[in-house]
Amino acid sequence: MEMDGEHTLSDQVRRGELLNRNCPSRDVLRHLTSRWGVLVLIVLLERGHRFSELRRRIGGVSEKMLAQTLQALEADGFVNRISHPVVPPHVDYSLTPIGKEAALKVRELADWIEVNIGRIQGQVSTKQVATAEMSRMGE
Amino acid sequence: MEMDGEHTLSDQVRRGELLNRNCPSRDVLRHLTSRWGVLVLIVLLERGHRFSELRRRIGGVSEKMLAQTLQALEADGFVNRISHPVVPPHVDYSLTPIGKEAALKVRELADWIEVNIGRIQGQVSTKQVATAEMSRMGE
DNA sequence: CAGTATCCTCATTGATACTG
DNA sequence: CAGTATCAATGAGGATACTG
Repeated sequence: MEMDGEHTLSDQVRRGELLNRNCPSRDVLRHLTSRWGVLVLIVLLERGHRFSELRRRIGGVSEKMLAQTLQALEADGFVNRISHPVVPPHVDYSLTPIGKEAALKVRELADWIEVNIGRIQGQVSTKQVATAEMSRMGE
Repeated sequence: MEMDGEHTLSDQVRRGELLNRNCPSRDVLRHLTSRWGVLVLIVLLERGHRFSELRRRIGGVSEKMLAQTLQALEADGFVNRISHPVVPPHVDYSLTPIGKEAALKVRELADWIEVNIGRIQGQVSTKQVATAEMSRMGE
């Protein structure tokens, strides 16, 4: 696959399509950032998994939601579904090349959160004090 | 602020807290990847905005959802809310330092999608063919 | 202007049961 | 095993009206 390096359109490509009500990218974004989609991508980035493996690894996901999430990701071309015609049934899910690219971006965000969760939760809600007395606090 | 470079815990930090049903990071993740949260972060990364400015820039968001989204991001410490006590009311929203870090990750994902949306949508769903005749493909 | 409050609708989610 | 079907509950989301 080609390595174009970092595709950031921060340069000159007009951003803001996403801000448009009917931007098709919004749908893809929602799939990639969906509650279970994020976790599926991260797990599949590690290696291919079977349905029940995914179900066990991703705590709290129901069969229905997992199936639904996988279908959406498959429809977008991010996930490959390989069904082995044996008994009992055996289905493997893995990332497509483009899915791998997307998953890496998603994992970067997830990793950032896990690394910084302490910093995030350690913050004091400056909400009340900010409006009440924001003049005297040393910080 | 410190530049630890890229915080990827891909190294040795145990990943998978997120896979745990009760991981607190999941909540933060959901706020950052929420439908309107993503767009708010991207817009605020550009510069601070007033409530109605955000409302106008983010197509399709309702007052209620925007307010709700901003409150969640503020509670997590990602967004600063500065209320100027004047008439008519004037409130500015901006990113906190930690919010800026998070927003950058979110924007990277969003940018990737916008750049690759053509590649994504141009794909043919290999769904049917995969199950139909996967025996003869070199694999 | 910047919200909050209320009501309402529909999508998402989850438990359970069932099927190929 | 890998789902689908069904039903019930929760939550997201939107329209409108109202307030400081």
